[in-house]
Amino acid sequence: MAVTIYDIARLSGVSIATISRVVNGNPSVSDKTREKVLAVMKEYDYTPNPFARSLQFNSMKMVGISCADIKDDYMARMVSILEKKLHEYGYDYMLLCSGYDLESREHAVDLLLKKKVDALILIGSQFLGNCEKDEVAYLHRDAEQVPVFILNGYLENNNIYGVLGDDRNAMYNATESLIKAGRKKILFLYDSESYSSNQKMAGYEDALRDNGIPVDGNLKLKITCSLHEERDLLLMRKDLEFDAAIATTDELAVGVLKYAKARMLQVPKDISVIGYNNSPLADFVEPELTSVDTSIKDMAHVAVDKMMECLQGKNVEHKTVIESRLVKRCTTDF
Amino acid sequence: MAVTIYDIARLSGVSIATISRVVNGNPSVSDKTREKVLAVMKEYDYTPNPFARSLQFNSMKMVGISCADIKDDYMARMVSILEKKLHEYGYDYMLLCSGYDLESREHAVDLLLKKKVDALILIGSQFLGNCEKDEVAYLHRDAEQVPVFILNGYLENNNIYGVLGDDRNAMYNATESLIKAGRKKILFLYDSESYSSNQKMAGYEDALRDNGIPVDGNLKLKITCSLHEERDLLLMRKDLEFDAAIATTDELAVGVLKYAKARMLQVPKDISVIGYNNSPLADFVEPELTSVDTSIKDMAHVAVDKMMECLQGKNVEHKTVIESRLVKRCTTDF
DNA sequence: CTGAAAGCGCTTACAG
DNA sequence: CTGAAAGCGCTTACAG
Repeated sequence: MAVTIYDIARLSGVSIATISRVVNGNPSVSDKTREKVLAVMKEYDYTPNPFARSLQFNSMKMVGISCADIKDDYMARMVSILEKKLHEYGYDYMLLCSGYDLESREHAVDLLLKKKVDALILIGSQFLGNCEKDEVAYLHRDAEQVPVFILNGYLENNNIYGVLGDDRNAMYNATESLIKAGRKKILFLYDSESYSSNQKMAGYEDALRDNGIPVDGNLKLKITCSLHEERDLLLMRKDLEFDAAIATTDELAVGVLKYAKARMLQVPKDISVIGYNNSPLADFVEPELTSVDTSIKDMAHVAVDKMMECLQGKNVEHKTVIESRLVKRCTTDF
Repeated sequence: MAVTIYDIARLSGVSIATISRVVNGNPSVSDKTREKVLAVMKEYDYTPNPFARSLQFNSMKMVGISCADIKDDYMARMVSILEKKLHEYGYDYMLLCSGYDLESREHAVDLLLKKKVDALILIGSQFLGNCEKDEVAYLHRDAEQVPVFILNGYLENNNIYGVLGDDRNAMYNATESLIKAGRKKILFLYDSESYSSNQKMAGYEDALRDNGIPVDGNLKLKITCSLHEERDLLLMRKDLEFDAAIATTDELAVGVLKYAKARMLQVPKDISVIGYNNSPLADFVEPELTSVDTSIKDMAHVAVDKMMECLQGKNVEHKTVIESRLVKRCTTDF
């Protein structure tokens, strides 16, 4: 049996109320008493029972984080930074990997809520599905219980907060860089119709249009298969002609490198390639991958800071956009 | 205010004891009462307050997982599988990324314990430091409170359990494959002196010896820097001659590929390379990396299964070894 | 089969 | 500055 507040009270010769006060830093305790109690607490290595505290406060100082898959490097990096930032505020977190379909996402968030977390952080705009009414209904419901922070997505609701990269602009600029470097047929690879994917596609299309290049539907390719299948698919699509590729993730971009290698094409000369997220993978592959950096760190920090303000009852902006920048490496020649 | 057991009792016209019984599946409730209560619970969307339950049971059904860094793909894969397995048993987890030094590891485990987790899972033998007495003292202390499961490490203690890959054998076999393929000067790259790193080194050395090749200390290289620094370091070490490299992680092995590329050496012809962990990275790089697969899945499953037996008071083996296998790709020619 | 009551380990008005 | 007491939302012997 662990030592309880009763033990410490008895051993210090005071009431449990006083023990509670010194534990909680209540100033109305005489120095003498406080020291005595502190000494006893230390001697017996007393830690307040967190379950009892939670019951009182109706909070465990715990936030629920859900992401599709912690194996995804982007999400792992996000969780890693969120953790550090949350700890600064004395908060812990429960992680729940939901997988990629909307139903399991709903389920994951539901589980987290049952644990009475203080707030929710959802990593990835795919929690919004295609943003249709019935698909986001669960989020509106959940937001009645706790504040919900969506990283890379946004949904209008009094208790939902979005922190997003400027995906449209970033993709616009990246695409335009390719165009300015003389590329005319730019493949666009994406893996979902999430909010942020759609933003990226919009940026891509707008850049083409603004530069007088018609958008060719054939050059927009949705890829949901593995790396090698992606390569093979590109190899089979002999009808496709392209001198550059831009992808919504680094992993998809690497598929193009595999394709180039198989066709003995030179990168960046024959095909230029740009990825997204600036993951460590970008350095590992050869040639090293030019990629958009989405400032994961800023995003995570802003989200946690805002969440804390929110939990203190302060008024907080509902939408924050974080700037991205292009990290040039060896798969582009500008 | 959420609906409590008192509300449900009042609305169902029974006592809170009965509500508790149906919530907990106690059979001594009449069908009629049960149905009534269930209906009311459903109508009002009642969920028992987890804090109150925890206080009663002195458990949240929560295990603490600590790893050095969730951004590391190996650890992320491990956590991902642990999560699924834990959920099967109705357990959640708190994750704490400790960083790589021993002091922060102690601290991380301490925090987890303060939260009164039911058990501890530590990913990576580095939690053992160099296995010296004072370095593992904290683990012996922690094990007095909860069962401790070390993935990839082992420490003799009544309440500490190890689930490990057969790192020595795996490295022995991999090294021997290189030798049998005609390689004589095999570089060994490692990044720490952890228990499992040491096992790997032992396997490497034994394979050399058993095949009549003297161990050359110069060919054992500890690398703790970044990918590009590793490459540059190899480029600078003009004294080193090697026709193969074997590494304790895939990341380190990729450094050799970078080196080969810079020196215009052919892989696997001029240099053969073997990595460790069979991470997704092995497929991304070019040429694709031969790597040892350590059966993360088996390891995680065994750990959780054993932990559950342990929590049920059953007697459990303290050490389980999981077999590894070599996945041959394009950086070796056997 | 069911309920009244005690207890899990805390916090916090309230009174002194 | 300090303590007695009520209460947070549950579970579980115990009695009927």
